[in-house]
Formats: sequence, structure tokens, C-alpha cells
Amino acid sequence: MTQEDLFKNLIAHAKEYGFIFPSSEIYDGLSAVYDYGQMGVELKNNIKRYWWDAMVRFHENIVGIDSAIFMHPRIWEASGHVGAFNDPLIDNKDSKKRYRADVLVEEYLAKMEEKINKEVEKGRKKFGDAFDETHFRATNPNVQRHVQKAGEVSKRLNEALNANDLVALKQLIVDCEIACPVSGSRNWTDVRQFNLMFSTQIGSVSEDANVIYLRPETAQGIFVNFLNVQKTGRMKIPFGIAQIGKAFRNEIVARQFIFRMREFEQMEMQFFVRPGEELKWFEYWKETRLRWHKSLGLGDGKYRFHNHEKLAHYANAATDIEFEFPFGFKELEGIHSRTDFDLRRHQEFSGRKQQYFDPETNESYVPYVVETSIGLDRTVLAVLSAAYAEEKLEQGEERVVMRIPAMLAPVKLAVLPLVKKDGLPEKARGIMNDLKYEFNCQYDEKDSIGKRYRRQDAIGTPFCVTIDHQSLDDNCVTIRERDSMQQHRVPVAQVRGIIDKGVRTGITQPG
RNA sequence: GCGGAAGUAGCUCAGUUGGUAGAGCAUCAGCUUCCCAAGCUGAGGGUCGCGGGUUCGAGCCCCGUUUUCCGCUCCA
Repeated sequence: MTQEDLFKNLIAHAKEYGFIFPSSEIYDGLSAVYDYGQMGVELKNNIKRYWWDAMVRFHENIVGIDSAIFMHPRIWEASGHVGAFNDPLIDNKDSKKRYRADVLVEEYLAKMEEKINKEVEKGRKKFGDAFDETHFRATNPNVQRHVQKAGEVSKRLNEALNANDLVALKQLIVDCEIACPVSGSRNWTDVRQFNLMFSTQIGSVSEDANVIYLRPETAQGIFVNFLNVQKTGRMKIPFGIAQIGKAFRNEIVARQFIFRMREFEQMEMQFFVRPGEELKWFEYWKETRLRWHKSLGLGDGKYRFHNHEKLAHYANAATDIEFEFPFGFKELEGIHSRTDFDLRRHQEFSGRKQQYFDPETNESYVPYVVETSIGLDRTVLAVLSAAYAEEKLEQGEERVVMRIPAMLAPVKLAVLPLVKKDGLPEKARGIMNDLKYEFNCQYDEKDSIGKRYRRQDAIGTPFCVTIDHQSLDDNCVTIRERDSMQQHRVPVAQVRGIIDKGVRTGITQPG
């Protein structure tokens, strides 16, 4: 069984048992969008809680927020998202090369300018000292032809760009007979806008509707609330603000199941520090975050750092924590030293000071930021792919088991009467009612006990509690553990403690 | 975006030369056994991805389209 086959089986399994469904499936699906099912949402919520506890609850100097997805459009200018990523692009079908459509036209205009200059030089040679350049430019028919043409093209280019009219831009390239510098052919695709941000309008469409973007990252919601939180929470540097939320990126190609989606969820923490101390904290968070990942118990060897050599415009240090997915080591979390770029830019663009008065140094400064940003969906995928196992048992039997860490498992225990008569179901219901407020439980009385165990294995339930006839007399039940398949007979009164220990520590061996 | 492959029940698939859509598993109900999936009886579930064309007749042939997978490309 190759990793590729195993991954395919995992995707099928995730759908079959209600973890992850393709979006809008009855309408043929929607590319690279997925829904979390009844099991998936539990797993995802458990991961969120585990992260939130580790970051917010266990750090006195980190607090959480939940900012809106809609934000003022100027925020994305300040962050650099608007300027850099809304280029009109066009591909040459023969050379397969991709160009910025506006740049192609501008290069064409530059060539026209050269032609005009050549004509002018010719005139200069011809007339010598008597050459009047202004008069020549105004009267020479060749120059006039080029100038007029260039003027038209330039006007059409500006109109098309201003109106965001991609069809007109394509037509302009066709009309100018612009050829690909590599292939020399004029076999172009349509012009497409490759803006990674989704946009929509806010306000009534008939009136002055404003273009608004769906946030491409959750970080900016934290930056623009930096002072709100600092002042109202009486936060002292160093401190952090954490957030879990959806973000949206219009990826050209989104693939590999839930690894790269256009709508995804991030768990982010921005840590504000004194200028000059950012690299110290960068190291701190690198180690702290790696420890968190390893505490999940998916396998310490499945993680590695990948340091960025080419840094983004806002960072002075950056690393990824990569996880070994079935398709190789890929980014799971990013840890970036973002300098004071974001706060400084918001200070510029908003005109509001984004400074902190440090009572220890009696200085005001724009804090530096160390960011930890983990993909929630990717973490779900990491858990699923590490947990999924097809096992061969004795006597040639097989089982599919999800070895999901007990603290993350969607269902913590299943309560199973050995038979559905003789008062066993009633006894089982009683036990379940006792435990359901603390643990997500499932009750199942259908089919043979072995079949029910396998069903629970398939969704990763760490414990099964089985009630038999003897239970009615001695008030003891059998706890069956998922990974070892071992069984222990314990008094009903001890069940809560065993499950609780397992869910908290990940130690699932009963007794 | 380019190239290749595929799409029939919840899942895995069969479906002959174009002639009334099938199996196993799963699901549900009832019975039966009872500590690691396979017992008996019955039931539900499909406009064969979608649209068009050829034909007396299309799951099957042709065209388009869409989704998924693989490779390239892209991914501040």
C-alpha cells in the first residue's frame, strides 16, 4: 500500500464516517471547498479548544479576541495585500509563459516610443543644425502616426485598467498584435485577474456600494485592535492576542483535500514585544509551538522546521513547522517575526498612533510582533492522516482504526449493552446518562458486539463500555480500549475516572 | 491554467454487439447469537455527474460541460 493509496483511502474514510464531505455535493460539488460532518466538527472543535487552552488559558499575558471577517478596505492597502496581488495576468498558450497584461501593453508603448525617437534622430541627421525638434515632432507624418497610435493605445489601456475591464485589455493586446517574446505567437488566453482576495459589496448595490474584501488572514483583525486590547485589558508588553477564525484566499489551484482550500480557518497569536527583543521571542515561540505539536502525540518524528531564506516584505525572520503528511513534509504552522511593519503601516494609513508606553523604560514605541499562525484545517488533516490505520489482526481479520489522540477524539466513549434485552439497555442508558454531561458519548445496541467495536474504531472512539448480564449483579462493566483492544472489568463507579484520565493525558490503558 | 485518467445505489464495482439498471457490503425493521465485523426474513435507496446530438431505442457511440484524482504550473 503506497502513501498515495493510503491517502485516498483516508479521504474515502473521512467521508464515509462523517468527518469531511465535499461541499455542495448534490450540485456536483464546489472545487476545493469541504464541509465538516458530524465527526469532523467535533474533532475540529476539540483541536480549537486544545490550542486555545494552551495559548490563552495557560498564558497569563495572552488574551483572545474574535474580530469580524469584514474590515475596512484601507486595512488591506496598509497590509500590502491590495497593491501586490491584483494583477491582470495573461498566458501564452504556446510558450506557456505568464505575463502581466498591462506590462505587455506598456512594453509595446515603449517600443513605439523608440520608433518615434528613431524618426527624430533621422530628422536630426537630415537637417543638421537647422533641426527644430518640436516642429519636427509636430509635423513629421511618421511621428504623427506613431504618436496618435500610442495615444490611442495608452488611452485604451488606462480606461481598461480603471474600469477593471479584462475583456477590453485582451482586445487591446489582440489589436496591437502583441506577440509573446518567447514563442513569438499571438495565441493568448483571456486576461484573468489573479487577486488572491475575494471581494464583495457592502451597502445597497444601487447606491454607492463599497468594495469590501473577505479577509485573507486573521492577523490584521488583531493588529487593528492592538490598542483596544492593550488599554482595556491593561496589558503590559510582552503580551499576546490570539484569535481563531476563517480566512479566504482565491488560490489559483487549491488541492490536496483540505490542505489547501479557498476558505480556511486559522489559529493565530500575535505577540507584541519590545523592539530589539523580537528574535529572542521568535526562538521562544518556535520551541514552544513545536512542543505543543509534539504533545498531540502524532509522532515526534513527523515534525521539522523549515527556515525561510527568502523573507516576505514584513518579516526579519520566519520559519515553518512542517508536518509529514501522506504527500510529504508540508507547512502546518508559520512562525514569523513581523517586525513593526503592520502596526507602523496602520499608524501611517489610519493617522492614529499605534504606540505603547513602556513604564519600565519610560519610552513610547511601536511594538515588534512575533506571529504564530497555524492552519486549523491542516491540523485536522494532520491528525486524521496520522491516526488512520489499516490493521491486520490475528486470524487474518482486518480493521480500520482511527488512532486519534484521546483528548481530540470526537466521541470519547461508546456505551454498549451486550444484548438488547434482559434489562441491559436500561442499565446502559443509566450509565450513559451519568456520563454524557462530561463526555461526548454514543449509545449503540445494533448488531454484534464485535461489529460495534469496529464501528467505534472507525471513528476513533478511545473507549467502549460494555454492559453484560453480570453487570446487573456486580455493577461492573467491561472497558475496552481502542488501540490495544484490551479489556478490563471495572466497577461502574470507576468508569468516569478512567475515561477522564485517558481524555486528559492521552493514556488510554485502563486500570 | 496546460496535459492525462476517471465519474453507474452510502461504499467497492459489474453491466455483452446500442434493446426493461444489477451484485456484494452498508443502511432500516423484525427474529436469532452474544465480548472483537460475515445468521435468517423483509424493506428502502438510481432521471447511470450535467447538457446536447446520432438512433425506432443510449449507462454504452459523438460533442460540450462539470467534478475528482495524477503530473506540470501557481501558491506575497
